[in-house]
Amino acid sequence: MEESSILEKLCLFGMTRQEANIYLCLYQCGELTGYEVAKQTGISRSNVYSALSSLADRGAAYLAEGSTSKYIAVPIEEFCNNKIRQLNTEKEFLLKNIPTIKSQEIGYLTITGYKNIKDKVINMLREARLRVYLSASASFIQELEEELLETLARKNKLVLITDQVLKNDVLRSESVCYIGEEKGNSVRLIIDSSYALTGELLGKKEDTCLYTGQENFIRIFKDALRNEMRLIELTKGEK
Amino acid sequence: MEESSILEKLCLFGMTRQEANIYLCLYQCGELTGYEVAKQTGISRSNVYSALSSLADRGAAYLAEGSTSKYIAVPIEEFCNNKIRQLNTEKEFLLKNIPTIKSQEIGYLTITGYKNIKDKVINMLREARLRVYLSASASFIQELEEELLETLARKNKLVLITDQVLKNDVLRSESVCYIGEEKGNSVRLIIDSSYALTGELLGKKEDTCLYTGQENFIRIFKDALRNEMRLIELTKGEK
DNA sequence: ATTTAGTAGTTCTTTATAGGAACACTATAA
DNA sequence: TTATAGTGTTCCTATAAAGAACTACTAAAT
Repeated sequence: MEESSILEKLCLFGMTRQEANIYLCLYQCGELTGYEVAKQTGISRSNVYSALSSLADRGAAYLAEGSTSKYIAVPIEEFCNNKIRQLNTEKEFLLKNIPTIKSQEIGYLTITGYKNIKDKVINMLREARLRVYLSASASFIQELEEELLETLARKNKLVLITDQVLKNDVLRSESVCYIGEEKGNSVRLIIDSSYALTGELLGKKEDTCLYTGQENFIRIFKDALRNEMRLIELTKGEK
Repeated sequence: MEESSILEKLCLFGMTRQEANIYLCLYQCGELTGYEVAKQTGISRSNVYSALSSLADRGAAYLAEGSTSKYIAVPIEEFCNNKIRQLNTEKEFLLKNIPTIKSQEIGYLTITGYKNIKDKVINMLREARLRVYLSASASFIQELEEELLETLARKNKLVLITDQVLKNDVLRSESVCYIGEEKGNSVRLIIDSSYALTGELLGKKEDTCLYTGQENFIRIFKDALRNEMRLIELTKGEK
C-alpha cells in the first residue's frame, strides 16, 4: 500500500509507527487537537497525547497555542532536511573524534545485502581517479546512471560491458561501451586497477559479493574482463 | 566521556548501543572474530555474533571471509554517507508521495526545544528572499555564521542587532550591524516582513519560542526592533 | 448530561541486552 | 594418544526497556 510505505519512510527518520501515523494525519488535516487526532486515526487518546508531545520534541510538529492546544505538522521537507543536516553534523564530529582505524590491507571481504553492495559500488565509483571497468546488466547500469555521469565528469576513463544499448546519450558517447550477451545478475567492477568487486545481484537481502584490493586477484579479474571485451569485438563488434 | 558521546552519535545512525560498541571495537582493532570482539568488549559472545551480523546487514561491517569469519568495520565516512544518501532518497520519495498538506494560515505556533528552535531559525533564513532582521547575542549569531553568510550570498539584506562586535569580517562588512546592550538569551527574527520568531534560548530542551506569520504581530514586532536600532544609534552609534 | 480535552495508570508485545549450554575444531602437554 | 585448554559458533532462555493498546478518572464547555 502507498500509505504504509510512507509510514515506513517516516520511521526511517526516527518516528515510531504510531508517531508516523499521527504525523500523516496532521499533515492531511492541518491543525488538530489530540482528541481529534484520536478520532481520525483510531489510536487511543492517551497514546495520541504522548505521541504528539514526542513529535513536538523531535521537531516534527508545532504547537498552535490557543485556549486549547492544537498541533500542526512541520512541512515534510523541513523535517527531513533538519534530520539530514543533523546527521551531517554528527558525521563531521565522528570523523574528527573517532579513534583512528588500525590501517590494514584489504584482503577479501564479503559484503551482504543488495543495498549494501550497491552502496559499495557507489563509494568505489566515487573513489575512482583514473579508470573504471564495469560489467553489468543494462538495467543495473541504468540505476547507477547519475553516479557514472559524475565519474565521467571527474575525468575518469569509463569502460562499460553490458547487454543492451544504453538509453543515456552522454553515457553512450563518453564511455567505451561493449554490448555483449545477456549479463543476468552478475556485476563486476574494477577501480583504478586497485579495487575489485564481483557478485550476483538479485536485489535481495541475501545477495553477497566479493570485494578485494588484492593485486593477484585484480590482475586475473582484469584479464577476464579484457578477454570478454575482445570476444565481443570479434563476434559483434564494439558499440 | 568522549567514548560515550561517540556511541550516542553512532546510535543516531541507526545502531543499538551494543552495536555501536562493537563497531567502535572493530574500528580500533581491525579484523576480529566474534570471539575476539566478545573478549575485548565484555559483551556476551552470543550477543556479539548477532550484533555482528546485524552490523553487516546495516552496512556497517564487512565480512573478511577465511577459514574463520572475521569482521571489519566499514570506514565511518562511508557508513555515514550511505545513511545520509539513503535519507535523501527517502526524502525525495516522501516529497512526491505524501498527501498534500491542507494549506492553512500560520497562526501563532509554539516551538519547543533548543535544537528545534535553532532548526526553525535556519529554515527561516533559507526561505528569506528579501531581508532579514536578527536580534540575538553575539554567541548565538556566531553559531549561525555559515547560514547567515549564505543568506547574504543570496542577496538578502541582513540587519543584525547584537551585543558584541562580531568576529567574522564578511558578516561585519556586508550586514548592517548594531551593537547594543547585552542580549542575554533572547532571540528575535523577522524574515521578509512575513514571518517572525521570538524566544528565550537557554540551550535546553525546555526552551520555547513563538513563531508566527500574523501580520499584526509582525508589524508590532518590527516596530520594536526598529526602535531598538534607533536607540542604539542615539546612544552609542551604529557599528 | 453529554461532548470535548487532558492525565494517569495497567497490560501486552516487541526489541535489546545478558548469559548459559552445547557443539565442533585445534593446539599442545602429559 | 588422549586429556585439557582455548577458540569459534549457534541456539536457547531470562530480564529489562520501549512501544502500543486500552481503561479509568478529572474537568471544563455546550
